[in-house]
This record gives sequence, structure tokens and C-alpha cells, in this order.
Amino acid sequence: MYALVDGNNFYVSCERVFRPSLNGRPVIVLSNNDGCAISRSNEAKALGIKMGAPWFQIQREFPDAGVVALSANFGLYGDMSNRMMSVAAGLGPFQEIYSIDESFIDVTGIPHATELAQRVRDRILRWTGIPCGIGIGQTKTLAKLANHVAKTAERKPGSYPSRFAKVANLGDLPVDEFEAVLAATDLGDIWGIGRRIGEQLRADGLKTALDVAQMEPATARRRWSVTVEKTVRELRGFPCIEFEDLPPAKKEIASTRSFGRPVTELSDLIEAVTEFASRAAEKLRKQNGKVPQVLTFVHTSPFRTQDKQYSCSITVPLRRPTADTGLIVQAAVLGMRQIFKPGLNMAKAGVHLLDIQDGGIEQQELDLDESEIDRGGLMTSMDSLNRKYGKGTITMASAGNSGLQRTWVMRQELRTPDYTTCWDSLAVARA
DNA sequence: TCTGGGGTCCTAGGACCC
DNA sequence: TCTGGGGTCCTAGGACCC
Repeated sequence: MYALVDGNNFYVSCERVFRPSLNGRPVIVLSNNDGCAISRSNEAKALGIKMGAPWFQIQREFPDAGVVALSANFGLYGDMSNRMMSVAAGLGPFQEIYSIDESFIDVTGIPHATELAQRVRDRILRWTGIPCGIGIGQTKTLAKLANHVAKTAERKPGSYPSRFAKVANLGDLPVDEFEAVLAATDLGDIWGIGRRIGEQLRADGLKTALDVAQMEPATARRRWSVTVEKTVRELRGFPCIEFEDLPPAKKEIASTRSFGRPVTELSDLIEAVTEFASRAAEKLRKQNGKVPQVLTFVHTSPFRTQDKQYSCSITVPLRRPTADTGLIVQAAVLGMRQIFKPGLNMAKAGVHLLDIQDGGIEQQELDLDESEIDRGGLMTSMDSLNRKYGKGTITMASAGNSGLQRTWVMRQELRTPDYTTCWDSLAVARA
């Protein structure tokens, strides 16, 4: 039996904790570059603002609705997330942190789980200021579905029985009530059913979560994939998706960005890729991994249809798996030099570290090249200096030192202060 | 003018081998 | 005129998630 604790409109809720004047207003948080809406308050949802809608379109469409838009402040959200997670952990012995605002908790055998969940929900609200919904079910997919029920019952009275608002336990329902809940749930709201497969299921005449649950698992596998088959089985109460108490090491680490404005020069792209590769290498060392190959990509903006389009990626192998920023940057820059095309408006570039291995595995080699001697000590110093004195204190030379001239950095014009992670940004109480 | 970033898993199909 | 069968490995791309 699993519970899913999920913050409501998480980024917006984090902002509201420090600016209560935002309560009751349509508020959205924007992606990097202040591009599109990635979190919406209930009022913004009620207006009809869609997830992922571009900000410039929202402004055009709702000029008089008093929409408040904020640039994403991921430092703040990460810190608020830690607080919420530590309180949520009180719900059971094992917790899987699934995303910045969601965690699964194993509540098998816990007596009065529903009541406990209600208390934990209240506590999270009181201690962190974040409202959340809690769903409980036999499998992770059912816990997700229960969570959807809890939030929807609160937001749209009449959609589900009102006793499911905020906390919904589908684990101890009689069959007919359980099936009534599934029948009231659109198949598009099932975890694992996205737009594409949703459309295909509908074309087959299926409409609700109950229809999907009653599908033959073998059919799901034949027509779609084992992933869909697992979803069907999970809806029937048979766990197929493992509970991951300890987060597994990442197999892939990416650092990518859209640029604040079109970029045409190779030198700018090299600066950008240097920074991406450095950030990725830092994350790699954090999980004590090594990487054997580095993928670099660049592309134009598919939205600028008047522009000539270009998209290319290249994978550069490293001589042996490494976690050295210098070598990883070198590979990324080499890749960028090879795929760069002059005369185009590049919109986005990035670096992926692929096939990451455990750093404990050491591949032995004869005639070690002088330039590839172990620089683990240097890397450790670099990481600790950057941690202590701030990001970018020590960088690779190709990152450029032109500071203000960097044409490719993102726009963030609507950012709130780092209320919880920076002394200078602390809120001041006045008598 | 302005459209995010970071992941995982699965499948199809090509290359290659015997 | 007629041109095998079976297997593995790798990669690209699709689909999904938040």
C-alpha cells in the first residue's frame, strides 16, 4: 500500500508562502527565459491558462485578468521541497522522492492510514506553508490516481465524493465504490497514459480509467508495449512498478539551455557548451560517476519558421571514462566545433553525459598519456571552492571571462528573492 | 520580439556475425 | 529464374513523466 504526497501547484505555492498578497490571484511561474507557464494557481487554471502556454500569448489573451507572472526560482523551490519532504516522511517508514514536489511513502500495515495522512497534510501546511494532496492505493499507479482524486475533489466540488477532498484512500474501498471512482476518472489522467496513447485508446472506444483497468493485459502489450501492460496491471491492484527507496545513480546527466536571444557565433556556443559541460561534470562527481562519452547538440528555433532550420548532435568518445571537467569540456567543445554551421540563428544547445559508470570501477591502461593523469584532487578543490564562494568562482578558460558580453544567457526579469537560501534576501519583519 | 529542462524506458531497424 | 536463418549489439527516435 502506497501513499503519494504531492504539493498543490507547487512553484506557485512556494512563492505565495513569502508573498501572501498573491493569494486569491491568478499567479503563474514561468520557465527559463520567462518562456512559458510551468506552474499555475487554481485561479490561473480557472481562467483557462494552459500548462506550457507561452507567456507572450497569455499576456495577449488575458490582458485585463491581473495575471501575476514570476520567473522560476529553482533555488527556493528546492529548499522548500526539502522541508516538505522531511515532514511528509512522517507518514511511513520508507519514502521515495519521486520529483521536486512528490514523494511516495510505503504505508503497508500502518493502522488508520487515512487519519494519519490527514494529520501529516495539516502538518505540512502548518510547518512549511505548502498545501498538498495525499492519495493512497494498492500500487503506485493507484496512489497517483488517488492523489488526482484528492486534488480534484477539493478544487472541483461534485467531481468526486467530497470526503475524498485533500486526502483520498482508495485502498480500503468496497469494489463498487472503487470502480465508481475509476469510472469517474478520464483515462488521460492515468499515470503513464500520455497524449499519444490516450488518443489511440479513445479511438478504440475506451474513455475512463475503469475501461483501461478492464482491458486485457496481453492486449495492452501486443497493441502498445510492456509499459502500458504494467499500467493496466497496476490499475487492477498488482504492483509492477518498483518502490525505489534509495534513488538509483543516474545513467545520463544533461545540461541544456535555450538562449536568451539567437546566437550565431561559434565562440559564443563554445562558451555556452563549456558551462554546460562543467555543470554536468559537477553533477557527475556528486554521484561519484565516470562518463565514457559526451553528446553535444545545437539547434535553431522550430518556432522561427522564417529561419533556416538546423539540428545536429554528435557523440564524442573519451579515451577512458572520466569525471574530469577539463576532459569533458574538451570533448564537448570538439563536438560543437564539428557540428557548428555558420550563418544560422541557434536557439538552444546542450551537453549530455551518456552511459555513466560507477566511479569505483577503474579500467586499467598502460602508457597513460601525460595530459590525462588523475586530476581528482584538482576537481575536488574546484568543487569545494565553487561551493564555498559561489557558482563560477573557478571555471575552465573556454567558459570566457567576458561577463557582460555573454550574449547567450537566459532572461529572468520577474524573479523573486532567494528567501530561504541567501542571507541578503531574508524577509524583514517590521514592527 | 517573445515557446523550459532533465530524466527513463521501450522499440524498430540497421550493421554485423556465423 | 532461382539468392537463408538466426542471433546480438547499437543507435535513433518515440513516448512518457514532472
